[in-house]
Amino acid sequence: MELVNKRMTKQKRVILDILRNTDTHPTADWIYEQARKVLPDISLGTVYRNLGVLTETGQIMELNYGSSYSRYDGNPNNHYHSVCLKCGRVKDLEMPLHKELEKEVETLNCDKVLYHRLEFYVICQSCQQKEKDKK
Amino acid sequence: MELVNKRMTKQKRVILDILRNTDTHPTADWIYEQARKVLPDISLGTVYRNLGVLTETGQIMELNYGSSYSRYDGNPNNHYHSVCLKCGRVKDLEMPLHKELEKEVETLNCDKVLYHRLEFYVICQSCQQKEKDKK
DNA sequence: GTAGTTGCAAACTTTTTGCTACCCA
DNA sequence: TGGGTAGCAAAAAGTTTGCAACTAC
Repeated sequence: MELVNKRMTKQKRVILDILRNTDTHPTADWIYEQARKVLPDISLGTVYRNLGVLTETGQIMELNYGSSYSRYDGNPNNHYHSVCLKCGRVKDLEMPLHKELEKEVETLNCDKVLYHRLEFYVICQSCQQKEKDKK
Repeated sequence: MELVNKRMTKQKRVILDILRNTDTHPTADWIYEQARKVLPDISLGTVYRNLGVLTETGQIMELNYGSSYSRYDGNPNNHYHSVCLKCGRVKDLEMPLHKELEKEVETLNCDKVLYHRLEFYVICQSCQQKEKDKK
């Protein structure tokens, strides 16, 4: 948090690689399982500690959409997500940021807006299909 | 969840009253403490169970903004929030819903959008003031 | 009367932390 | 070489659940 030196360890690098090479918005536990394939002795505590550090330094994003556990996103640039209410899958949305919303709030409120988060709760196509098949 | 009959118990009524008479977006634990002032024998499990039922039936909203615990909102109608990054206070925003954002996603994506959530991360006025005072 | 609900406590899940040994800069 | 970091395990924090007794409808 403070102005402490952060080191690049092999554990941190592996975690970052995993996150940058998936678009599944994984949980800490999934990342731990993947990391163990490369570093069998890595501990879950280390995964959590590094996810914390990487979030603080802005290299990844922490998401928590309705569930009791966090998900992580290797893309640190603000973007929007959709969450399927049936299957829980989190998807990146390729739509431009609506920065004007922040202006709207600042005008309304006098609070200083640093960023915003927007997510859409959906029934994804494949879950829609499954519902149709049932009938 | 299913088509089960739900009963109105005194515990549920008290919880609902508490939520409707605050704008602080409280945690389950805070609600429990308040409820105990009226019903000293109420248990935390009952609070959680009722918060779950009330959320399912759409009478309240569950929020979880970055923290490890949920907050609850007695206003079940979709509205936006701002969260102060310094003091953590959650505030209701009196701004109209941007339904057109949902259209944008449906066009982009073919998923069916049920609702969306938008929150703004801010430094609130009083925290801005405190920072100024330090200097 | 009876099925949904309660209080209690134990269990569960996810995340954090204390400690010693280790290793990156 | 020194201080940030790892591994391990225990603990914390938040939430869920099994069960017998109770109560709203």
